[in-house]
Amino acid sequence: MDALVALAHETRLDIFRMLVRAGRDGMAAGAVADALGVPASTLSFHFKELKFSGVVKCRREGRSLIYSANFEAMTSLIGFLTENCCEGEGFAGCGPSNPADISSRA
Amino acid sequence: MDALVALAHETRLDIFRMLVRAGRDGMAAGAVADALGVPASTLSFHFKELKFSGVVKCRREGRSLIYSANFEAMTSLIGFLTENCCEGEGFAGCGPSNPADISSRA
DNA sequence: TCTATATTTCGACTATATTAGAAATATGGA
DNA sequence: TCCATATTTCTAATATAGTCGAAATATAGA
Repeated sequence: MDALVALAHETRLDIFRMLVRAGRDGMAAGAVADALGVPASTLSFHFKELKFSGVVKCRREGRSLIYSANFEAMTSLIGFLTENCCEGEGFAGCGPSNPADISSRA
Repeated sequence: MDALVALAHETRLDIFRMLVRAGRDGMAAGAVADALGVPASTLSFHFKELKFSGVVKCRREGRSLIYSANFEAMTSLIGFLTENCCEGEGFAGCGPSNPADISSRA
């Protein structure tokens, strides 16, 4: 639920997407700020939300704080949504248990 | 994104869950209101959001409006999140398609 | 048509989220 | 130690979202 709220915001979703693309290495807060053209303090506010909800992690490297996407939180969010989608009898067999269905539908 | 915003609210998520459980038949707006103890006008506001974002559908049956979960919107939301989780090189092969990778990566 | 039921829309209010400048904190290097 | 860089926290303002009573709309049946 926290993860859902965290990602349900344009800027935060942009941040998250950027971090996903950056992969394991992540990105410094300032680099994200530059890339998105968002003031540092605003960005920091959003990082806090993302970190609190668990969808990103953060490590220090010298003067920089490096943020990166937390893959596991994402997986459990998707699992959460899948459960909420599938527990009704009417929808038996839905969801990403069969990943081929996802890509073909999208 | 709209679906994400729609579901990122306690009451709306409760409504959605209830509708998922109700299956294809759905539930009348009033029945949901009674079950959740939420005033009709408040509920109507949330139904509007859910309907706009596509995660629920609505049909009239006599005097009642019957809401039901929209399975396909849910699938495409999960697909959307899966894409946003997997497009980075660092996370190749991630997501619920191959859960074994999750634990081994940590 | 009149009345009851089901739900939405309106309107005013409250609550929460977001924004961004300025000041504070943390780190690294001269 | 002093300075520059990187980022956060603070603070105050604005913006957006949520709430719910009352009035409006839609439908069914007598």
